[in-house]
Amino acid sequence: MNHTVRVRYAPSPTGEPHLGNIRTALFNWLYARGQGGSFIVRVEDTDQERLVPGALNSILDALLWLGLDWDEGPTDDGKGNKGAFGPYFQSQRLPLYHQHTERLVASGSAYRCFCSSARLDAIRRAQQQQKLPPGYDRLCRDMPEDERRRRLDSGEPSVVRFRVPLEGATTVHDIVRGEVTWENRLLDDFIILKSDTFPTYHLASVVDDHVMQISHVMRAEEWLPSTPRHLMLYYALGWAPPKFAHLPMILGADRSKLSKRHGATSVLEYRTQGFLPDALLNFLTLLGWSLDDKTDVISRADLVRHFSLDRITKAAAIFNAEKLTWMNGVYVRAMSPQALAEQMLPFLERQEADGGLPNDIPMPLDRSYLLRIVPLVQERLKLLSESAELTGFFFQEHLAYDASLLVQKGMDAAATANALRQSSQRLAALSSWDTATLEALFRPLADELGIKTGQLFGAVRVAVTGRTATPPLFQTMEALGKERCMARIALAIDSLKP
RNA sequence: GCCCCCAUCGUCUAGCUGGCCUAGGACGCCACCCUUUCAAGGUGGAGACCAGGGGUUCGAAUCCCCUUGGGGGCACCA
Repeated sequence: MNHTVRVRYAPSPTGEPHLGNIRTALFNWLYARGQGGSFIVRVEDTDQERLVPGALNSILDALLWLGLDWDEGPTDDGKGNKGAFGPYFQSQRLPLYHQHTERLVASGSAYRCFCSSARLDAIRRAQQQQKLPPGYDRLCRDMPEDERRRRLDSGEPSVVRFRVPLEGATTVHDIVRGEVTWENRLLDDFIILKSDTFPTYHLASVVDDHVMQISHVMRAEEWLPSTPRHLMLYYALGWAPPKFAHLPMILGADRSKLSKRHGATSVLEYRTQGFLPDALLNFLTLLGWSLDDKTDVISRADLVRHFSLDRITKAAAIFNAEKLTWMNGVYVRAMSPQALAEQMLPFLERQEADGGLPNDIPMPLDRSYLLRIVPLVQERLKLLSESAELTGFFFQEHLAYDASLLVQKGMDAAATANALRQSSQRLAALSSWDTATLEALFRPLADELGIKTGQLFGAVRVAVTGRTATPPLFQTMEALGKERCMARIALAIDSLKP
């Protein structure tokens, strides 16, 4: 039995919240929530040069949007800390890393190295030319102590490297992959403390995972090759390592690491494209995990309840946006009209250039009118960003369409104009304006005019909406209201004049 | 080049301790039904000789080995 599950998501604030990274966060979160454990966010900001202003806020924003709340980590605004094991920014924990580095040096597990970047580059180049495995040549590994001390005292820049055993092997018992073993002699003496006195990822993550009492390290598969280094650090520090689970990667359509050229990679882009957080969450979970042989749509609560490490897939998954879009439609249809209207509003009210309604439509929109429209478009909407496209004609003052669209198959302009005139006359006499009344009027009218219902409805549909594909005609007309419909039909008749 | 991981329909996957698989579900695709258009929904279909080859076994998609293919890693980046 797991005593206390403590898992962490350890983003580095160097860019947008990538789908792959967030999927890792999601698995950690699901496991923590399902096990009654803690989900911790730790900011790995040990590379001063790659820090991107605002990146952390984007990442936290993405987590918050998806509903992945954390128990410990930065505060929601990214400025402070919350939790008993803080601070959760590695840049604020330097003394801790220095302390453990000293221990490793003192015990002989690590050593000062004075090799310059220039020399390192040179040996790497030489190794590549000779087709040798790249890696540090251990020049400083056996430097006499007095020389080491002298150069350090003189202020010569240095790093600290881990003294990797020359023999033996290191084995990790990975939860998803089983036993994986590396020969120690194939690993070089990696740097644990940089010359700017910041730790590398290897040291910092090991120290923090231990000190923060992390029980399971779940991270992307790309970390698997550095796991033996981490294990060596745990052993040298005298600590018991946590359990490891390396998650399958998410790849683009061409099977390479998901990147910009495969389309949107930032979770935030999916938000602006009109995906629902629950749909994305559901979809992302199924990229690398499954409940059984038939379940695709599964609620957040059930995900939390059923998520398990032993059903995580080993093979990398290709991100298939088409299925995500379908799934989003499923979630859209499952919403209450009120909730959907709420979600659609910002998409409708944003700038026309950003996919919103035309700029000449008065904002804010009439909410009760929108609420009458939403049920008509709900099952036709897959992405919230399609809102304006689908509902525009309900709001536009003037419809712009090609008059030839009014003329249905088997009809001509004169017949169409006549049908619309007849329609207009009958409609004018109507005292109530609802779907049933309208249908009762139009069906017999088609008969009288000697045309098919499809022909009549088609002409009226275009007249009233400017489009050939719309929600059901009479419901649409009811929502539009008599005044708008009458005016639009009149305009349509005009446009048919030779 | 070296190390590591992976391998079932185009894609996500079920298949975990071998027989219930002449391989199941979903997306997408194609028909048909419903229907005033578009959707949604319903029904049916095409689509994987389980990467290939060897074994083990009475019997393998399921276990083992090899090959091939794909991916990842080899920084004073994470």
